[in-house]
Amino acid sequence: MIEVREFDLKHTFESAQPLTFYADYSKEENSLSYASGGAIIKVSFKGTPQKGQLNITSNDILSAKAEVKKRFRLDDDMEKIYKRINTDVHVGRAIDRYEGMRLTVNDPWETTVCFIISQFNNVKRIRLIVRKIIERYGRDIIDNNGKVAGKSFPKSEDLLKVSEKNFLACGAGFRAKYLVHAADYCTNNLNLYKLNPNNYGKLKEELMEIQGVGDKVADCIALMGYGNLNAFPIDVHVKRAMERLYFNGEKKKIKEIHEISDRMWDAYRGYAQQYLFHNERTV
DNA sequence: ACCCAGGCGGGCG
DNA sequence: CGCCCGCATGGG
Repeated sequence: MIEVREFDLKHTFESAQPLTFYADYSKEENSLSYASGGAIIKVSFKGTPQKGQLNITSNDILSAKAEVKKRFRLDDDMEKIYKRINTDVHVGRAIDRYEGMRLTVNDPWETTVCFIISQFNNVKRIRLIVRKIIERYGRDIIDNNGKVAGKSFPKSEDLLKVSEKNFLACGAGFRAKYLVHAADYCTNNLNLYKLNPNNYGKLKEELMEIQGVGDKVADCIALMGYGNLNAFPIDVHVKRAMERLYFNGEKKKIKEIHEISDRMWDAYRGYAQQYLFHNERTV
């Protein structure tokens, strides 16, 4: 059990994080089950967004607590972060509505695959495609009774044998060719686990060597795969919200939106983005 | 039928 | 460089 402040499991899950989480959230229990490496982890939350308890069960309970801490950024000082990003009534309202919503930190390779699939797509279908890839190509997770308890996300080398046609069969569409390249490139050329999470510029540059990873997807990977809060992914929702809220509804270029987000939220803009994103998608 | 979705790469001016 | 277009697929 972990005592948590400024935490909300529902908002976190519903804000499309991570895309690997499919229908594993239970509203009745306020709980979420997911696979991480060889572990199946279930977290259930009791309390309010201000103060509550997180209960963890797992077949690998020793490492599960640290995993949950990292995954849900439990060490973040949310009061400080809210203070820093609460620059105006727009972010302020989003914080009020989704208080406790966290960014998540996920496996870099898993995040890369998910966000390659995300382009020109919608959350529901992204999660469906990801789910199919896990079911078909993931590794079995064995519980303490020796039974198969689930599937873990396939490593890049596990996907080397998967053809463009196979990915098409999972529903990946025109992104299938990017996935074939990414599996090869991240196995043989770019070790995602050796990149420096803290060097935002260089990290993004290296991620964009992967075909199918451009400015926006690289920002998503930097943010949700490496936990770099300098990233400000600008998708259609965030672009729309920013233009409406900060540019009087005028169409702006991505570059201009990056510039204003840099100025407004500096090194915490990743959190501002997530609140604006979720607010735009739900209200 | 038509529009949209956590964009990107390639081609052209 | 910047701009524009096509792209697989399924749900509303």
